[in-house]
Amino acid sequence: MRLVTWNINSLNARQARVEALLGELQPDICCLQETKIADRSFPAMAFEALGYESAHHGNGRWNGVAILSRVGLSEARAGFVDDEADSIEECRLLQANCGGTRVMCVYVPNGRSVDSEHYAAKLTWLARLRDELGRTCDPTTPLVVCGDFNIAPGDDDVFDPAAFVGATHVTPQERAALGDLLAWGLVDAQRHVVPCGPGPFTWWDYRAGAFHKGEGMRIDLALCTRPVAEHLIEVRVEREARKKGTFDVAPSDHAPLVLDWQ
DNA sequence: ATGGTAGCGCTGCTA
Repeated sequence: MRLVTWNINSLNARQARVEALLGELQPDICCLQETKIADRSFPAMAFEALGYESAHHGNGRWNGVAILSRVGLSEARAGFVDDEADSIEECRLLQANCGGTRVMCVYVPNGRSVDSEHYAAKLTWLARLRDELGRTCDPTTPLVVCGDFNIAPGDDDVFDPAAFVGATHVTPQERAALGDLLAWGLVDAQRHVVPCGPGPFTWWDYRAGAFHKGEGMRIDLALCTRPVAEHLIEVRVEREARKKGTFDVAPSDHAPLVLDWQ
């Protein structure tokens, strides 16, 4: 089984890049974040033509998450199970059963700055995700929780820890919230295969040539239950997709994360 | 060749 997770920073802008990646990597499951498109405008037919069923949850302006699958897609659900519409409106969580694996596609709030209400909301959102796991999932069954977590798990997941002092993505509170997810019964797939950093990075700021200078972060993660982790063959970052290549449109600021398991 | 925000949507916000 091959799963790709990729924050594409607008599906409208990068449809051609997504289709090219599907053609090149032939993933069985593909999770997309920041589609920035409304459900009514989601190009389900284009993906169907490539052999993928799909589910999408987006409001057309910000955020937006999608799951594509060529190994079946059922029991799709948007938002948290205990939701009263608030997280539904944010369009940050979508899950579905794909080929015997429960797949959760997440776009964790950025948090902006540590003194911001958005940072507190980020921690609350992560706690709700932990509750969602406890209420609806079983750590002994195949599950992958993947997407843009906006958290660098360790200091070896940023190009220079000194550059992030006082910033979001690296605070003990965010890392503890991630640790609570792992403690429930999930494994960081990348670290399971490659125990130490640096990186590999999955995101580079558009500004100041960060990609060119290697100044990135590992914030796109795939967290797996043991039944998946035990069968992992390879986990890697498709760095080529972060380059301009022959496309007319710029690349996303994120690169895809690729998981292979038996 | 020698780079070096981008998308949304319309002015500034978000990342």
